[in-house]
Amino acid sequence: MPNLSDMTTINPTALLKENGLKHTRQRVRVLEEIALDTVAISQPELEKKLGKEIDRVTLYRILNIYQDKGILHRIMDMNGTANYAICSAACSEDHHHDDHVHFNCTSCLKIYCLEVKAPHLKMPHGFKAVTTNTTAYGICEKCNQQEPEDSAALQ
Amino acid sequence: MPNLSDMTTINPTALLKENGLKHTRQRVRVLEEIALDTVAISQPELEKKLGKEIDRVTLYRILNIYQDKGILHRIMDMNGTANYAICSAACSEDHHHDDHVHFNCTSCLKIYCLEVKAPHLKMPHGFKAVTTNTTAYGICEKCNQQEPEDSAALQ
DNA sequence: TACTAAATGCAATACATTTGCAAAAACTCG
DNA sequence: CGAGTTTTTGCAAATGTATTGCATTTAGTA
Repeated sequence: MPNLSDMTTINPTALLKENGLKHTRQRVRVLEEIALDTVAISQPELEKKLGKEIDRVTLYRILNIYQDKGILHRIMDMNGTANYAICSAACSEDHHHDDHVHFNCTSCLKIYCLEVKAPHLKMPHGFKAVTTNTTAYGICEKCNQQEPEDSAALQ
Repeated sequence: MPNLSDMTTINPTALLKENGLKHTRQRVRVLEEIALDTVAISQPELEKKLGKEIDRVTLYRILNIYQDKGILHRIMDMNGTANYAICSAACSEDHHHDDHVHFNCTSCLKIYCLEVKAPHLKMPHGFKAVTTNTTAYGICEKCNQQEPEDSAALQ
């Protein structure tokens, strides 16, 4: 059960209008579900939650359009599965400001968007970086609390 | 054709022995092919090159075992496909020192292992990072040279 | 309210990866 | 060196994630 303090307050209807997207039941539901938690949610998890209301293909299409518009950002986990989280207000179709650090818990597999800003990297001559993706792997706060005496058991 | 200076000199037979792995034709071929270039190679590319000599499933198994042993490291590209590169000598089964920056070219899709060391990140309270993965996306040296006057065409 | 364009659902397909199992190859010990 | 044991390989089938084509439905609008 998500902590209320984690809840990102968004207005799906307004967000859709701002981005020139039609208002549909499915699109609103996806936004509602993703906004429940700041922790990124994977496509399979979303499908598990919404699969009875929304067709799998529709879900993929909505997620893609949201990413294109800069509403969601996509983080690949270590298995190559897409995870999604609400973008900060600064994101737009033209440019994703997805420059914060992600934390991928190797125990519960959740992906957190940390407040830590990704450091600027100096590229070698000839390489022009446009965006940077920084993900730390380890044990998250919750998993550290749950098994303080036996955290080695899982790894 | 790979530049000779890119060629990582490894001894497949010795490497297998060091890691307690049986010496098979397939395992040697995979090491040879990956050592040809410092640029990471994707599973599909490897399969294209080796598919007539090695079964697809065997290739997957070899790549997994090499990653487990710390011989190769795996980098996920933006499509969630696995890419592999030779680990530095410091890597072992117990711990991957995969702390350099990767550069994923959005034009040719190649993944480079840069000499740039990934910066240390300060984690929030309760989060314990074990490894960090930093990938920069942009246009690589070669692609910048190839189309200096019209680099916007592909993106 | 009827029209038009866009979004949805369904079926089929593509692609990466894994699993089960029998056949083949690699170490090893007498 | 050759039989025996174990590991690895190849093939077939299955799983999981994501995309495409097309007919139907729905949203926004005139």
